[in-house]
Amino acid sequence: MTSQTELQPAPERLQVTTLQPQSRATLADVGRLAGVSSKTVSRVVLDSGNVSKDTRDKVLAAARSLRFRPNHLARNLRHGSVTNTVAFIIGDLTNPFYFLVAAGIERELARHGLMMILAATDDDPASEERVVQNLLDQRVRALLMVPIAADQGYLEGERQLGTPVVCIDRPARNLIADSVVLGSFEATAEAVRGLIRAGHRRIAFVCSPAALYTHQERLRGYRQALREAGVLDSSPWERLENPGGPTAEESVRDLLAMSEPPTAIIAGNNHASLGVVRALGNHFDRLAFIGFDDFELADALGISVIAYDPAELGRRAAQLVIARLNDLIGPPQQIEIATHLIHRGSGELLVPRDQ
Amino acid sequence: MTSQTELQPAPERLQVTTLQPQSRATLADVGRLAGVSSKTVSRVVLDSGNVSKDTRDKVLAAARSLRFRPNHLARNLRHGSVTNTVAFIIGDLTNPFYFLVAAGIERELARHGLMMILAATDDDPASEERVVQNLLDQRVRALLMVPIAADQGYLEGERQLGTPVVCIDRPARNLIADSVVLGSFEATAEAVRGLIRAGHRRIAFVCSPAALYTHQERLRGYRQALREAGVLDSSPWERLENPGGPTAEESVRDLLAMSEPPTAIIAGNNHASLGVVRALGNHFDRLAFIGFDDFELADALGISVIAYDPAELGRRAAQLVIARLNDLIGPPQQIEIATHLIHRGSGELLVPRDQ
DNA sequence: CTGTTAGCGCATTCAA
DNA sequence: TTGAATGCGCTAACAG
Repeated sequence: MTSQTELQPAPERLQVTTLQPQSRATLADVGRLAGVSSKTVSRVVLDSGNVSKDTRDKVLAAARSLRFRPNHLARNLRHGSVTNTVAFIIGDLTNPFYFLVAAGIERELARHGLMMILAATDDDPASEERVVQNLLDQRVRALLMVPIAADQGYLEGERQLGTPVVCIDRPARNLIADSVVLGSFEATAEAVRGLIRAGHRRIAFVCSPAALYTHQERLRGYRQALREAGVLDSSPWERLENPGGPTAEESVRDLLAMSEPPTAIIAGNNHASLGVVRALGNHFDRLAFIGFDDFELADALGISVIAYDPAELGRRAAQLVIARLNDLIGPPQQIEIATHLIHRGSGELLVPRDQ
Repeated sequence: MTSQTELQPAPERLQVTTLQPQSRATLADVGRLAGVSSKTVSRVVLDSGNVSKDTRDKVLAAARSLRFRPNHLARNLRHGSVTNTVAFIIGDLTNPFYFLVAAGIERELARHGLMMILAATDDDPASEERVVQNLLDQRVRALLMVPIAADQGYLEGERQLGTPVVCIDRPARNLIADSVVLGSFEATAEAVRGLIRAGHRRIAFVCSPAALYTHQERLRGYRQALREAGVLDSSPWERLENPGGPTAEESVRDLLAMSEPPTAIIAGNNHASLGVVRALGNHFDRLAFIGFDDFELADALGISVIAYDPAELGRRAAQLVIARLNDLIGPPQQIEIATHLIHRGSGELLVPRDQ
């Protein structure tokens, strides 16, 4: 990649042929109509005092008749060129989980007069830096991101310029940044311990993609609980698939066909849970089942899950951004969102009699 | 509301105390270092020719060493003050349907160097205008919206200024604007006709909220098909609830408890479908069931649905925006997205023998 | 091939 | 209480 390419801004494929049949009124236009200077209009619009009631009324009348609207761009250019927007960068826009996170972010940002730009990397680690750079060129005020690239070190310069970066769901690598994550390790370990207390020993773990931080954490928790119970080798029941490999559904069918099939199963994320449901069909009593992430209809189907509020993830992350924007000082924070096990039946099944 | 309030921009609660420890390099900075004028740097950055290879290399080296990044804000201020952002305004951010639409929009916009700002009105018609005005003050380039207010006439002035407005899922009122909608009427009528051919006559329709354009269209289609079959009064089986009223699940339970219960049911949207599933429990063979909107696990549960691609809705809407941005001429368009009935079993149940 | 001038819309500094 | 000058970062239009 040449530095030329580095410098290229977002491809400006749209010509600015917006030949506006009419143009927007400016402070000067309003001032002309009201017979005052643009600065006086500015004072009225900003309500920054020192304007006589008389002038004020004249200006407001003129502003209304011209349909004047302040130009935030120009306003912000004046003080250091920032917008009122914060970016949220996700890998896969179609995952309902991130949508709920985005909803939490949007709500919190809106409370503080900030808007959310949603951007996607299409789960392509290589595109993360490009997307981020593009957003920074648009002068977003802060970055919220679910890191996907192996390394976020490229953001170090930006951080020094004062742009807050908050990572969601996974911590950043090679970058000092705040993050908001789940207690995946402990939550999974605790769920598995429950299964063990119910008598299970052959407990499977299904999840994909294997490489994700969260999935690795959950795998660690799963192994930890099994180790505590004396099960030292769980590898026969671990199915962490990679993109292109078998689906969760296929993995479960495969597990069920074993000569010594598992008596319980943990799904590492919502996607894997759906695979389990599909594989089990109507035979939910065939084995105990706990999924990580709540999902639509899990209640109706009686499926126990490790749940938490995705919107809370977003809300907390947005709060961190706002705190940083108001005061850059302070060490990076790592916030952990609480999870809790919802008992709906599937996770409470005991080991079948004949085992 | 005083005009003062009208003029107030988004509450600027954040102080710009971003005391940047270091500041961003500008064209002039790069020029100084490279020993050329800022205009020459601009030419290099824009790759607009007329720069000797020698100068070019010097400039690129300087730009890189200063970590120069072009300021799109200033650039755009120069040509009429617009950003590279397009707003998508939704009522309820947590509805997975709109999320998929948003994904389609984001993808299409990104292909053209535009970014998507996602904004929510929290299903409050009164907040629509405020949210829109705020976005316009930030100079978004176009508006994509799921209209919720009773009237979009307040956008007329903006339209004349050349800002494209594209409505999604429902047409605008009192405003000339493009729209992308579903063929709700015909799709529902056709689904009901199928049930009638299978012998059904007592067919219920469950949906909420009642007031929505799409839901009214679907109701019309439902009634039309019944009328064709000689069922002139379907009111006993129509359950269009309003916010605060019974849930879809409750409506279905109520229907099932009738002395002459329906033998088939149409759910007017994905939310109503979930209610039906919950109410039916495991007794999916109790009546025929077709839902409008596909939903997660509908395949696993064997539920027939009227399906379409939500991302396609977004994609087409974004394409309209881009077309308008490039050429404002042409009459408003109304695009209809195709729907198709997916047969999964639940919609193919015949009328029970004893009826 | 390169530089100068000017101005986008606004708000800060300083004067009146 | 009001206004004039200035500059934010960038790029058209016009020199040279």
